[in-house]
Order: sequence, then structure tokens, then C-alpha cells
Amino acid sequence: MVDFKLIQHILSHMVEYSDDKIISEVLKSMSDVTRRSLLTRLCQEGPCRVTDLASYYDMSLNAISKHIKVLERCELVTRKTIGRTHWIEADLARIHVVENWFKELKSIWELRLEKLTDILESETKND
Amino acid sequence: MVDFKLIQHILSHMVEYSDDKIISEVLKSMSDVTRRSLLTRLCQEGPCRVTDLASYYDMSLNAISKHIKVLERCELVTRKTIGRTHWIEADLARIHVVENWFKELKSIWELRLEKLTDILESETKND
DNA sequence: AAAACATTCAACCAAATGGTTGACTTTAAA
DNA sequence: TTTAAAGTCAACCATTTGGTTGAATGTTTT
Repeated sequence: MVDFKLIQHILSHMVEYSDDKIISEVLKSMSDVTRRSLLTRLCQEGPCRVTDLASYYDMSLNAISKHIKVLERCELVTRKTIGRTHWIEADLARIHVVENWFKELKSIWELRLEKLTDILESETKND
Repeated sequence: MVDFKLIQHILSHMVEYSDDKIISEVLKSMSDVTRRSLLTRLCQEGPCRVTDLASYYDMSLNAISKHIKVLERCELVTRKTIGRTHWIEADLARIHVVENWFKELKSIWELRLEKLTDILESETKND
């Protein structure tokens, strides 16, 4: 007979392992206030130049440039270079990966609660 | 007349600012593979002792103890001390705060797209 | 051709992170 | 009443992070 629970377990772990690095990078990247602010601004305004983004912050252009590179490395942001200006654009696709991990975690939690109530029910039957 | 957009803007920023520290801490806390693994295990198994958690990892008890403290500080985990054993339990409430930020970000994105299509529509009218 | 602009690169620095080991406290067991 | 167990605390260490400044690269503008 097919062991669905085993298959489910193996599959969930395959997803977990393959996405693990992405999840770590995305979460770490978004854990910084400045980078979250940059993302927000890019969502509001659409594609922006690096200099324009930097003008909003009490921080050097270089610092913002580095923040953008961090966001870029984990693909929360894309870059289109036209001449000397770089157009930075938000890309929220990576967020889904994290959201899915949250969902998975919550379902693992629920699964345990279900098993727990099952046990409690069968115990009350035995009383 | 009431400026709903302004009120919405102010409110969203109040939420954003007050939750900012929590979001940063939760995201940074969860950006570590070991800590995510601990959270997953705690969701699967329910409350666990520190030593039992540590036994799964190729890492000192102290390291795990520190990881748990990080999770505890941002309230992803709670602790109940009975005698000499500490029972650690997952608490996923904080995840909602992050999920809400994701939702907010996406709605900001959508809002811009809507404005953009509005502009495009009015321009085609003018042709 | 020279000057200004947009941006990255490189080197540096202080602080934070993730790990280690060894000593310490408190509680439970022999 | 020793001894063992469960954890934390403290000090240390290498690496990463988030910022700085100054120079370098390539692209417009004048």
C-alpha cells in the first residue's frame, strides 16, 4: 500500500531543502529596515534610479548601492542598465517562497493538533 | 471633505513604524537555518526540552540554547520552566505580523499598477 | 576635449552574529 | 550527602554586516 504520509514527508523536505538557501537570503535581506523601506518605495514608485532612491535616506549613495545589491542578489529587485543610469525595480516573486514556508510551518502545527485531538477522543471513548 | 487616502496613508505608516522593530527581529531570527529547523521541530513535536532539541543538531548545547534565546526574544517561542527542565514551545503569532507586512507591500504594488492603468486608459481616450 | 554625472569597486572600521569552551547555578537522583 | 543532569552565563574567536571614504569606470553634456 502507498504510504502517503511518507511521500508527503519526503516531498515537503525536498521543497524545504531546495528552497532553504533562498528563504534564508530573502529573510535576511528583508530583515533590514532600510532595505524594506527601499522595497516599499520601489513598489510605490515603480522603477527608480539608484541616486533618486539614495536621496531619501540619511546615508551615503554607496550604502544604498550596497543595499540594492543585497536585494538584487536574492532577486527581490532587478536592474536594467541604460547608459549610465541603472533602473531598479521591485520583484515580489521571492516573497511567495517565504509565504509558502510560513504556510508549511502552520500546516505542520495544525497536523500535530489534529493528531492530539484524535488521541484525546480515543481516550474518552475508552473511559 | 475627508481625505481617505491621506488617513489610509498615515494609518498604514503608524502600523509600519510600530511593527518595524518586531518585523526586523522576527525576519532576522527566522533567516537562520538552524532556528527555522528548531521552529519546525517544535511545531511537529510540541513543547520540547532544550537538551532534546540540541540532540538533533551537530552543534553544542550552548549554541542551541543561544538560538532558542534569540527565538524567545522575538516571541517566536515561549518557555515554561519546571524544576530544572525548560519546556520550549513554538508560538506562530509573530508570523502574522510579517505576513501582514507582505500583504501591505503587495497592496502598495497593486495600487501603483491600478493608477498606471488608469493613466493609460485616460490617454487612449484622448487619442 | 573637458567637465559633470551615475554608479560601482576597494579598503577600511565598528558592531553584530554564530559558534566554541569552561565555569556556575539549580534541581533531581543515588 | 555526594553525584549527575539541565541549563545558563561569560569570555573568547572568526566571519559577516552595515556603514564610511576615496578612487575608478563609463556615459552624457557643454
